[in-house]
Amino acid sequence: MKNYDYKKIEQKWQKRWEDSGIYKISENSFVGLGYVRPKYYLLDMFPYPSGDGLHMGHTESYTSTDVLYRYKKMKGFNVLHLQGFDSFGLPAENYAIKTGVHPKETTRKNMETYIRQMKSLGFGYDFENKVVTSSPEYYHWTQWIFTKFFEAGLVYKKTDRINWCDSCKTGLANEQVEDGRCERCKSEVIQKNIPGWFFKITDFSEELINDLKDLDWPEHTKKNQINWIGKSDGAEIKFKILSLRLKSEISKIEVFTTRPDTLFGVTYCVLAPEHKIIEELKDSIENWKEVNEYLEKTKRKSEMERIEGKEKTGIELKGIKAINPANKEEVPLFIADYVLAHYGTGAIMAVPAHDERDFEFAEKFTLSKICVINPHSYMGTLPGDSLLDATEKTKKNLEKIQKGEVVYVYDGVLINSGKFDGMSSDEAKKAITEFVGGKITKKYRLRDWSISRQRYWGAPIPIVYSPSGEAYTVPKEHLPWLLPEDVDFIPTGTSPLIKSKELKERTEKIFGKGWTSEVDTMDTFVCSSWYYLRYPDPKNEKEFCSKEKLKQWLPVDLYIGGAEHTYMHLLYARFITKAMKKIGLLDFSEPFLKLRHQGMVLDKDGVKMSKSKGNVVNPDDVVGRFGADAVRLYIMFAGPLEDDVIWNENGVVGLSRFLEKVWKLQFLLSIDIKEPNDLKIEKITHKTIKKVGEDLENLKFNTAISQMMILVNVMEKESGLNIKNYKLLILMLAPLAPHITEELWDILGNNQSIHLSEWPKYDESLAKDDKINFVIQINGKVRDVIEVDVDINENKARGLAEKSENIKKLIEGKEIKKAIFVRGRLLNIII
RNA sequence: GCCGCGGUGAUGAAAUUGGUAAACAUGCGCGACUCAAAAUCGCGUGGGAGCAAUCCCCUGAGAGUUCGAGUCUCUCUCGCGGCACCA
Repeated sequence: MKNYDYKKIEQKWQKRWEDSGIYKISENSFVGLGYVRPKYYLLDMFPYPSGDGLHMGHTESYTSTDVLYRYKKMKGFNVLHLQGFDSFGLPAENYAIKTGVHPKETTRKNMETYIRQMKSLGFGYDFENKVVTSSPEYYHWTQWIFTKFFEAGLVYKKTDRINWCDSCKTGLANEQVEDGRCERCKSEVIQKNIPGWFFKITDFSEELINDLKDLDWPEHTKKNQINWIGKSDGAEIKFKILSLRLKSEISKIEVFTTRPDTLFGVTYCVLAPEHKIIEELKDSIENWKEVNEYLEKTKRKSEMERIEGKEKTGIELKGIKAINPANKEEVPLFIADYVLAHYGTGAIMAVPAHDERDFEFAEKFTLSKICVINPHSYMGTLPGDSLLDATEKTKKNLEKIQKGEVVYVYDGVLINSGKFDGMSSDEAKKAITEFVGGKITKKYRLRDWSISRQRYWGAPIPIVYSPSGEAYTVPKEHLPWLLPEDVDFIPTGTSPLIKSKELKERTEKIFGKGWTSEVDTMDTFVCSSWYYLRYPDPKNEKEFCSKEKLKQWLPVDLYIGGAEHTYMHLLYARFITKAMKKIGLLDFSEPFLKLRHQGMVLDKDGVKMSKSKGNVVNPDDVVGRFGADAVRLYIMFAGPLEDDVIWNENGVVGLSRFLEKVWKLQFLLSIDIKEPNDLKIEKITHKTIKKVGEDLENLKFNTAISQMMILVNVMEKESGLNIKNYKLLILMLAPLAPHITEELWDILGNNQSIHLSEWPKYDESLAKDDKINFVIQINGKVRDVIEVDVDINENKARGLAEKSENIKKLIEGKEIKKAIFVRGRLLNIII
C-alpha cells in the first residue's frame, strides 16, 4: 500500500480488534494481574443514549480517556476502563408518548448507535461488559441499595412542598431546578405539596464539605460544591411571643441568625408564610383576615415569582409582639415571603441596620433601625480616593451608618448593646448567645434529595404498602422489582405504574390482598450515582460488586467528564458512597480521587452547538471525511482538555497532513543504520519520548502532539532515519492515533498488536541537550544568543560574553556593576 | 450583589512555573512543480524605523516588587461560568 487510505486502514483494524477481542476484559485481568501490575481505574461519565447519537463533547472526553487507557496499559498498568449507559430517563419516555414505541426499544436502538459510533472512533471499550442502568440486572442493585438505605434510616417519606415541573409532570430535586426552571425542559417549576421519598443527604453535609480537601479536583468544582451545601455558622435564639390582649406570653419562636452580635439591634421579627406556628397564634392575631389573605396570595406564587418580585412584601401580625431576649423590648412580628420556610428555623430576627434585606423591608414598612456595630476598621474608601478624601468619607460613612441611613453588614465593635459595648463582633457572638440562653449551631442550605418521580421510565421504588398503608421494602428475593410493561405512558401527574394490572396482581400475589406497590420511580440520578461501583463486576448476580473486586479497583483513580455535573451527579455520587460506607457496604468514603472536566466543543464561530441553531457537528460525518485518527488528534490538539474546543475544519487539515507525513516516513527509512544524522534524530526522539510521557501523565495532549510534530518534521528533513527511531515514534503515537500506528506497526513486521506493546523508555543522556542557546542580557535586555555547552559555568559564560562583538560594543568603557548568571539559561550584565 | 475562571499574533494556542514571548498548527503572502488547478515542497509572516547590521515597542489598562514579570502583589476594566432574599 502506497497511499495513506485511512478509511481502509481504520475499518480493517476495527474489525481485527473486534475479532481478536484485544479489548475484552478477561476474568484474569479483573483479578489475577491486579496483584502483579498496579491497577488504574479510569472512568468516563457514561452517556444518556439519546436519539441524536454521540455528540462532539463525548467525542472529546472519551478520546482523552481512550488515549490514557492505551497509554497506561503500555506503561504496565492493569487498567479498568469500561463504558455504560445512563439509560433511564425522560426523552425515551416522551418519545414513547409521541410515537408509541416502547422506551426499551428506543433505548436499545440508541445504545446500538452509540456503540457503533464509539467503535468507529477506535475506542477500546469492552462492550460486552457494559453497564446499562435500565436493565433489570442493574436496577436490581439500585433497588437493593435503596432497601439498605431504608433499613438504615437514610431514606424517608414525607409530604412536602416540592419542586414540580408541570410539563414533565414530575417532581424534581432542588439540584434539578435552574433559574426557577426545569433542568430538562426549561419550563417553569412550581411548588406542589405531594408525598415522596427523600434521601438524607443532609446528614452528610459536613463530611461532604470537609472531605473535599483531600481530593485532586479542580478548585472551582470544590468551591461550587461547598457553595451549594452552603454552611453557615450561627446561633438559634428563642423569642417569647406576647399577646397584647392577654398581656401574657403565649408562645415562643426560635430564630436562626449568623449575627447574634447584633441582637440589640433587632427592631422586628419575621416568620416565613409556611411557618407552622402561625396557625397556633391565629386567635391572638387581630388582623387575621388580612394576614390570611397574604398567606393565600403567597401560596399561589411560584418560587420564581417570589424571587423575581424582589420588592419586599409582608404583613404585620397585629395584637402580638416578640420579646427581644437581650433587652426585653417588645418588637413587632411580621410574616413576609422573603423569609424561607425550609432554611434555618423559618423565622428570623431582623436587624435593618446590619442586614440588607432587613434594611429594605424596614424602609418599605418604615420600621426603626438601631446601629449596634461600629465599623472600627472600616475605612469606607472608594477606589481612586486620596487619603485625605478617605478620612473625610470615613467620617461621613460612619455618621450615615450610625444614623441608620446605610447598611453596614460587616464585623466591628459593639455599641448600643448594654454591657457588651466595646466587644468585638467575634467575641460578642458567643457572649450574647450565652447571655440569652441561645445555642451555637450550624445550618446548611442543602436540602434532602427528593428522589420520587411520577414517571414511567425509571427504576421502580422497591416499596410496598400494607392494607393499613405502612411502607415495607420489597424483600431481597423479590428483587429486581420489575418495571411493569402494561402501562400507558401518557403522563397525568400520577405515576403511570398506577394503571398496571400486572404490578397490582404481582403485589397481591406476593404480599397478600389489599397490599399495594409504590408507583413512583426513582430519579435517574440515583441510578447514575453508583454505576462506577458496578464496572469492576458488571455481571455479578449475587452482589452489586464482590468485596474483592471493590477492594481491587476502587476508588476511581481518574474521572473525566463535563463540569455541568458539579452539584448534581458529583454530589449525589459522593453522598451515595458515604452512605454506603456508613452502613458497611464500602470501606472508602470518596469515590473519585482525581477529577478533570473537559470543555465544550463549540462551532467554528465559538458558538455552542445546538439543534435549534443547526450548527451541530456530527461525529459520523467528520470521521467519514477525515478519519478517526485525524479527528482524535485534532480534538486533542486544539487546546487544553479543560478549555472549550472550537471545531474548525481548517484545523483538522493540519492533523491529516501530520498523519500523512508519519505515513510517508516509512518510505524514507534508511537501509544503512549508521548515517551521520543518526545521533541527531535519535537524540530528539528520546527527548520526545520524555516530553510526551510527561505530557500524557498531565493530560496535556496538545503539547504532546506538538512535540511529536517537531520530531516528525526533523525526521522528514534530515536524511538517515532508521527503523529503530521510527518505531519509537509509532509507539508514542499509538495511544492517540490507534489505527495508523497499528497499520505501520504491522508493515514494519511486528506480529503482535502495537496496543499490547510497552511504552518506550528514553535514555536520559540522549534526551538531554548538550548544546543550548545561551542568552546574554545587558540590563535585562537580550543582546546576544550564543550556542554553548549545557553545563557551562559562570566564568566561562562571562568569558564568552566578553568575546561577543555585540556585547563588547555595548559594555566598552562602562563599569559592570554586577552580573547575574542563571545556569543553563542566561547571563544578565548590569552596567 | 457574592464566589470562581479567564483576557497573549489574523486564528487555535505554547512558554521549562520568575529567565530569549509567540513553540506547534491553521490562515495569509511570495516562489517551485503544472498547460492550468488541487495536492506537495521551499521561503516569509506581532507592530514600527532602517538599504542593512541593528534598534525601539509589544502578553486587556495602570501601578508595584525584582537584575529580570505573560507568570508574583495591588487597583481598574472587559468577557465567561456558577450561586443568588439561605438570615
